[in-house]
Amino acid sequence: MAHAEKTPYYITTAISYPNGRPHIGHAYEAIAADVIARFQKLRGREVRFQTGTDEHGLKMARKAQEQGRTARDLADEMSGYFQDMCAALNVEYDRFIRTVEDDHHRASQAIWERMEAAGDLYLDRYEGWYSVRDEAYYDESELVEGEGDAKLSPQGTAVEWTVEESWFFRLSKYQEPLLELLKSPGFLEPLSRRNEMIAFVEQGLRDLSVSRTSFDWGVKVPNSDNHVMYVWVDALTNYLTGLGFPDPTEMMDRFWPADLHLIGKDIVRFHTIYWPAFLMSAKLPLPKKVFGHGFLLARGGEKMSKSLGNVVDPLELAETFGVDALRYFLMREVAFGQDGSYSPEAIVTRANAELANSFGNLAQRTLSMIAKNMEGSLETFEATEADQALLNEVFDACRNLLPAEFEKLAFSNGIEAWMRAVYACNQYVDEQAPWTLRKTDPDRMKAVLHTLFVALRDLAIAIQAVVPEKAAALLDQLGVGEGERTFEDLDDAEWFSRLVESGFTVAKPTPIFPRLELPEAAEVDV
RNA sequence: CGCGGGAUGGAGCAGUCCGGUAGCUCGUCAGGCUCAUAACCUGAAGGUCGUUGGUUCAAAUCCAACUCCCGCAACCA
Repeated sequence: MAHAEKTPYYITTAISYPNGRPHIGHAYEAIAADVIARFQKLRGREVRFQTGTDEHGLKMARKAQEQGRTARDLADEMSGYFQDMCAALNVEYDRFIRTVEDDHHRASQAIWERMEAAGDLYLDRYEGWYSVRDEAYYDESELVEGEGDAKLSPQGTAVEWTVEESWFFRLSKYQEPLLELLKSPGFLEPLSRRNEMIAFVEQGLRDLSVSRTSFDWGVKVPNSDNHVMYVWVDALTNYLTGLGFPDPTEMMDRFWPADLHLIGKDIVRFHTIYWPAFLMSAKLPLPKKVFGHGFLLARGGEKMSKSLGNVVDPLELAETFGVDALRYFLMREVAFGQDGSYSPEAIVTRANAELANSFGNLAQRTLSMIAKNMEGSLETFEATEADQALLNEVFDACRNLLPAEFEKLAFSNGIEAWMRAVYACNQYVDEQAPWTLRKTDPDRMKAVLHTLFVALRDLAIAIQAVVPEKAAALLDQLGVGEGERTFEDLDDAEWFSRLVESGFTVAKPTPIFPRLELPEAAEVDV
């Protein structure tokens, strides 16, 4: 109890629908969330990070049937791929939730009962033109004419008039509070998504069909056994399940409401309209922020799809280029919130230019010179004006600029500020020319190399969230203890003199970020 | 009249909300350095910011219309 209580921070990703293997989009969201989680930890917060898979629904049920096995069996396999992906990408969650789990069913039924108790659920009939193929109802006006008089969906699939008994949620009741919520600054970002949702609510909300009777692969509606919940009711509830809801747990107290739901832009509506409405109905606090990130497109602007044959397995990318290079690329290349594109060439170019040539090589040349010309031993030194100017610039980038941008989820800008500090270090090396000082002024050479050594430590600490393995490897080479690698530790001016006293010596370094090769075309399209 | 995103030097992007010298990376060219991962540093060339019109002392940035590309259309991040 000696130190102050850490501020809690709860972040979630959307849970993935595992009717296919994870693709780069899933990896993108998981990595971004992991970067945020690690960043907040390094800022000294107590972080809880949850991700998982959303395994109910007709598509899963049908796919299992086609394969002649149980839905649960299929779900077990598919969910496993997503867990493997997290492991492979160094995504360190606290809970990987699966919606088939018992505690999740219990939580979903509990929130349902609360909504029912609030008088917001009623039984009615849902009717309309239904396409079995698309699993969607269409409005009369959307239908197109097919052969003869046949009515077809906009996708050209057969539709039939279908009537289904369904529970409805009084979404319309929450129109005004939702508008107020959507208009409150900071709740929904980026801004461009906000106007879209406001417009959607303003045009009037219809009550939402929240149960199905046509299949049974889902969470049973309490006291209404032939109904299963609409997948979004149960899916969204996962954010509570992981905290122990409905039990009044310590985790609920500490981590709810969530600080951030990180999701793709396609499901912003569910998270900023339906989910808050459910929570209002259940009389639970609302999440503080929902951020809808953009999509990654294969270079050329096409959406990736199996039919186009441009789906890339994220694990393959990680294996080819390295986990940290992939993480760095995704956070650096694309303005978070907007769509972006990727290609093997782009990954190689970015990783080589910034990680290998600029940062990695800076570490390599500095540590080599220390190992070679000073037998790896360190001494305290007097910083000249030039030395101090560099250290100030690096410190400012690492302690202020990068964190400020990361807080805003502007990763690319934050990393750019960090890169500018790296460039400044390379300029400094060039100006000071320690290889010349070695002959003319050995003491001055030492001061220069020590200055760079300290700068490297700051830079490595600041970039940990993005490239955790590589940054750790460098910090190891620098002799920075595992307990002194947070942003707060950057303020510790005594660190260097303590390291000198400890008698630490720099070993002959090995490159942290080797240059990447672009694989042969044959290897790329597997 | 479905909804939304995009169009900025050879390539990829930022800047657009809150008008005021057009910025970054890659590539190209020239030079420097030689400690280092054929890496690093300096400089240069290259753009009428999709089109047309409007508002303004001033527009990539605001308004209107148009062209082209892309995504979504209520369970694909």
